[in-house]
Amino acid sequence: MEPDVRIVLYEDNRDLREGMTFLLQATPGLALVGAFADTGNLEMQIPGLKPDVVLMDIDMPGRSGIEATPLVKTLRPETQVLMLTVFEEEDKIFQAIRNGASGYLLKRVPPSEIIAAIFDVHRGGSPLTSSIARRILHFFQQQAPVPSKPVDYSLSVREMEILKSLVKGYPYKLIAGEHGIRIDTVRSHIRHIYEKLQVNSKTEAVLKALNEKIV
Amino acid sequence: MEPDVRIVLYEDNRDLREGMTFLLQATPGLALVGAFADTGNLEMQIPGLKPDVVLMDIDMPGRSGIEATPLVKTLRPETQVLMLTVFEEEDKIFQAIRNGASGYLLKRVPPSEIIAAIFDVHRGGSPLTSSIARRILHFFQQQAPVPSKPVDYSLSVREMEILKSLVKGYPYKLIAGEHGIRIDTVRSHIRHIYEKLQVNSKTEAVLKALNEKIV
DNA sequence: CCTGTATTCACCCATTGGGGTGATAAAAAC
DNA sequence: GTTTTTATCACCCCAATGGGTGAATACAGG
Repeated sequence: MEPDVRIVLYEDNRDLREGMTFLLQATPGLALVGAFADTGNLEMQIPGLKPDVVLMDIDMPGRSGIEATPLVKTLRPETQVLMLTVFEEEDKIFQAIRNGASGYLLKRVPPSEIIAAIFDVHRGGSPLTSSIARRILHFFQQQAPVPSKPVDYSLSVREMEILKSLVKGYPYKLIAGEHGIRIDTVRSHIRHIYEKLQVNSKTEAVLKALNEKIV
Repeated sequence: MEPDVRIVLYEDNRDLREGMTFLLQATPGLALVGAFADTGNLEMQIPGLKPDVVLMDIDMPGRSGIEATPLVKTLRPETQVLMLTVFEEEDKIFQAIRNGASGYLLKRVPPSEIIAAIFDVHRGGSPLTSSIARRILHFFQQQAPVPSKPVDYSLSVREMEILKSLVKGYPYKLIAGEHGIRIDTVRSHIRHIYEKLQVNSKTEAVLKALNEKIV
């Protein structure tokens, strides 16, 4: 027999909190071990109550759910944090995710789905409202169009080495020392690099190297 | 009255294709307008059949679902592509998403969920199996630890402008012209920038600006 | 064997960049 | 209303950088 999934709820709205409390207590397999209006005592509550899943509102007086999430993950990494909010703002979504949230539901979803989502995060899934998921996918699609094709400027081995040093911000003299060659040789290589990259200054070369190449 | 959602299915497994066909035809509100075992004639089919939603298997003989997805989006950007597959490999998931897929379901989910997901993508959502969502969130959490806090170096407005020009790779003379000031003034600003950023060369400043600042 | 590229080095020269020092006037802060 | 920051400009000095030109060695491919 599986032990109940231990839940802690942070929700400042009294009606919602009481409604959720009722719902969670009425569900077999779930054990609501705490329900609080703010995250002020989170440092005590999490280690003491040892929740498997934390239901976290975002907008709360004092420390917001976004700020509280990384604390939960630090205090008890195995606890899954499920954001439960009315807001659908890009910023908050991404902040919550970066801070370690494992799911993100809008409050308007039916109770049955909230319950399902709780079991879901506890099993290792990440329930996302599909409109939230869409935003995340969009973000991915926007991010990744560039880094696909590292254009071939056919730099020689040596030239690549020198370019890497340039990107590190080294001056010619240092580069020369680093590779045990004369500074004029470095300059020679760099001229060739500039030709191949079609640039005419260190800064441009570094920028180009960073933007479209594997440096 | 809403018109039916037009569906095209690509699935090489005959049993699955026929099963899906049956399911889709039996569902009110959906109109299956094509079901194919491969994507060979996709260039004809998509413009001709004008689907609202394409259900796309990943592993198919010839052109895979991953390769076919960007074609669909090119031929008909308003068509939503829903990946439907047994595979849960990172690479394929991310490739499919980057290629424009709007949802990603594992085939083992119950038929009712597949139907729900079709309506969902058509409404603009992105249904994701929660285990897939978890992988995507993990990716986010790993990627983005740094860019959260743009440290405040309290650069003045002018200094920010100059810094932006530096990042563009402009030499001092050009920057001076660009802002209608003497080159010595540019140099003066740049010295202040170096102090504030704790660097001592153009390249370092540009690198620092790119790495941790909003330039 | 000849040719092209890679790698190395050298010298000249002009421009650019970076440090020091300081000054002035306007704007913002206290 | 005095002080501090911001923005502006100036001059000196020297190191760093970029372009031109040339050249030797070595190695790979025809």
